[in-house]
Amino acid sequence: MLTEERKTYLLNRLRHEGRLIAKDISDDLKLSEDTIRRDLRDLARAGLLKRVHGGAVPVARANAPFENRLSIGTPEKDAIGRCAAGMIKPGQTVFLDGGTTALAVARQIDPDLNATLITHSPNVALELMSHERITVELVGGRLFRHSVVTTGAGTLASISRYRPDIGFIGAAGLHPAAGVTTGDNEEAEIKRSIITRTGAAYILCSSEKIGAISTFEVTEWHQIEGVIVAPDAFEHARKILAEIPCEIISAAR
Amino acid sequence: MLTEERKTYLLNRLRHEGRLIAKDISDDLKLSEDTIRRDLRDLARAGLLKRVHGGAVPVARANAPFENRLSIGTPEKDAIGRCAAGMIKPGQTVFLDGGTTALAVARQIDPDLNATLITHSPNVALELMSHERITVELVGGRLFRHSVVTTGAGTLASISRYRPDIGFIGAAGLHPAAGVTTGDNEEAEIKRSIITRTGAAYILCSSEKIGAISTFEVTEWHQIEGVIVAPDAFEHARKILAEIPCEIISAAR
DNA sequence: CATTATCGTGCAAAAACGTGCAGGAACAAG
DNA sequence: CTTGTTCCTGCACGTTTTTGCACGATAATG
Repeated sequence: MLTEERKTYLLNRLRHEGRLIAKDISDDLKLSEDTIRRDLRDLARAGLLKRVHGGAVPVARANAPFENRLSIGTPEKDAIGRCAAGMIKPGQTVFLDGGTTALAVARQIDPDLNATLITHSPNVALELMSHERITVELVGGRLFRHSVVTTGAGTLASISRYRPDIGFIGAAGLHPAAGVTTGDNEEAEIKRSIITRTGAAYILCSSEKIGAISTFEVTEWHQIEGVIVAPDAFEHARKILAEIPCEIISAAR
Repeated sequence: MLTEERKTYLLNRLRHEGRLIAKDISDDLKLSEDTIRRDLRDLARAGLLKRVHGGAVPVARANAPFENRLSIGTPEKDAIGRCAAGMIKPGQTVFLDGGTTALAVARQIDPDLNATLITHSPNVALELMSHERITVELVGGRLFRHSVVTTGAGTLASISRYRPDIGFIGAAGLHPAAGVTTGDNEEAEIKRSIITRTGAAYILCSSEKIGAISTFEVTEWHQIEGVIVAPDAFEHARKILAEIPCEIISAAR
């Protein structure tokens, strides 16, 4: 392995992991720690990272510990996520759907919360890796690429064994007459199954979903406990969804 | 071979492999290192590559040779990954364990391969998101934080429904007398289950595992088809594991 | 305050490097 | 055909770079 090659490796790894530990690198690359430290010193002198005791960290950007933190997360979804996450009480069992809004919920869960979380989204599961006190049950099945969740008969069968206290469900459309709809039939099946099994099903509703109708019906309104919507879209949602028999919750900041 | 011809060869090889090592080129072309170095110097002066101690690297980082070069992965694990990934034939069903070495396998799988891949690692599943023609079956269960895989009774029950053609299994220790061992009993259970169900079970063996013994036995050697080990560690593995009744495969570069 | 891990520096061995030189092939001029 | 020139190549030799280890210094941890 070339020296230059090793240095780019270090920078890549730093970008992915948010930090570098000299000892770990030395083990992985089977080189002495001295060599790694020399590299880190060079890179630090070039201003490409910041040398710290034990390894190195990104040069200044304290805001981005992990790369996927940067990727998604709009203020609107963050608000919905914070609201939903706040509804989870210690000891409860929660189902969390896939999709970016559900991921926003996972991101807002208290790191010390003691709960059980069921999901069919590998992304959601990985997001909760650092929450030591949360038991994560990942529902298996065939991976459906479009929304990055497992679906199919296996998933349905596995899900039928759970009885969560609360479920947070994503959707593609919320319409007063057409009910809750989504773009894939397999996904609709999963959502339906969860909604009938959970004590209280809440729909995570970002503003573009209000009044929209997608291809496959998930459920009618009477099975839904509430709809969580960002404050900015609250009035709009209240007007469009005036007739539905469930609570419309404003995700107050 | 003409000088110009050789220079094009060097540039092609650089583009393909992402780096050049003077010694390797000299061996492959059966020319002295001096000649190669002279070529590299010329090409560097022409701005077509960047000369570094030991060989050369691409001139700009903009020209990304392969995406997987950018991702993190040590040379050793990359080699094992490439070898294992190359053993998968179109149409086959493969089980892939969790852990960093298994992830390296996933990274090396041909993007156009048509196959079914079963895994209990969310990370491995996500790595294959872009492989359109691979059916990914994610095995559900309780997420085990230490190694980021699902384990437990649910996982075991789900796994018992599969009959993969090949299985690639990670381990913490490979010892001639103690067999294959790992650090967690639940994981051992899963690995054992796969090994008995698969047509051919291969152990992914990075060098520090050779001769090591961990806490829980996974299986004895007669159930294993082969052990995949990086070229550098091949002789060592052959010596330590001389008596075991399975093939030791060198992950040729 | 004591213990442990990490760090920086000097040093020596090994690998890679650059340069000068000589042999040999290709080629043009005589 | 012979001679002189040019270019390519490999070898020898001294130089530079890289790497791992030893040792004292420094920072983290309890």
